[in-house]
Amino acid sequence: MTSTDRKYWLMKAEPDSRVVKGKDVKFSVDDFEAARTTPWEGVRNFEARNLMKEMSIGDKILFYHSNCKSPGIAGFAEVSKEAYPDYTAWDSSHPYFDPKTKQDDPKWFMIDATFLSRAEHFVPLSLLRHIAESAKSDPPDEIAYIGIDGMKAVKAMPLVTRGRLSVQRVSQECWGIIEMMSEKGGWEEMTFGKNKPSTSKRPRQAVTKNPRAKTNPTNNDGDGSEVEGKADASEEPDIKPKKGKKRRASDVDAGTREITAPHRRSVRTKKED
DNA sequence: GCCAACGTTGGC
DNA sequence: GCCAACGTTGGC
Repeated sequence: MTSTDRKYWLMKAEPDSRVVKGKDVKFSVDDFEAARTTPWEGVRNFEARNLMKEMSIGDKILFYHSNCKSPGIAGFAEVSKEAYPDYTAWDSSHPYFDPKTKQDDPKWFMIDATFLSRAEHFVPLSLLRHIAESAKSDPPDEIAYIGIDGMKAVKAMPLVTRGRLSVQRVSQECWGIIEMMSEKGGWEEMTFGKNKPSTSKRPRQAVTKNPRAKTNPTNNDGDGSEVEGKADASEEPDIKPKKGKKRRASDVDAGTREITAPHRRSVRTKKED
């Protein structure tokens, strides 16, 4: 692929432990760094899925920490395998099991993502929001380097305009800005948002003190075993995000279902090809 | 195929 | 833990 084709994305994961159907869906930048390559399973939102289908090998990914104390961009990754059926939808023991999905008609897809680097300076959502809010004026001195255009680009990010989408497009400009911010930092003394950002210059480590869910020891972070590995992309079902589908949100599990979440599950290095 | 009700996401 | 935003369901 040529660099003009390169696309940029943002993908969310939860860095804090949270147990769904007996499994921990935690996937922090630490986990990602250790795993190196991971199948991005569990996306159960049509729009997010469709975006994943557009991804090409080599596309760049902003790795985002979601649903945690300090949400924000924690690292960088790239697409290392293009969309193929998400086999976790067929695994009844899996948090993302979808009984409505048949093997011959996969509904959900995933890509493989390969870790590239941590953000040298964790880029907090609160900062991005702050930038978006003040995009009419000049950037604060601390981050003057992003320029007024940079502010506008941030303001246009789906992350800011519609928080809930777990896979998002990122403009090339935004990619550059976030990358630069990650390298340069500079906002440590600024106050913005209701929460102050961490004053640490290092990206936050995965926080595991969340008492509401303990780390599940059965999550195979180390064993590298693969699931059924049933991942060959058979055909292109070209599913469209029509709403007419009768898909119940509650037929997997009484109340614990999380499958529309961006959550990733445990580390699982999977290397096929 | 519209749209109100419902359920979930996810920041705070 | 609260609750606003918003995606999905499912009746009509």
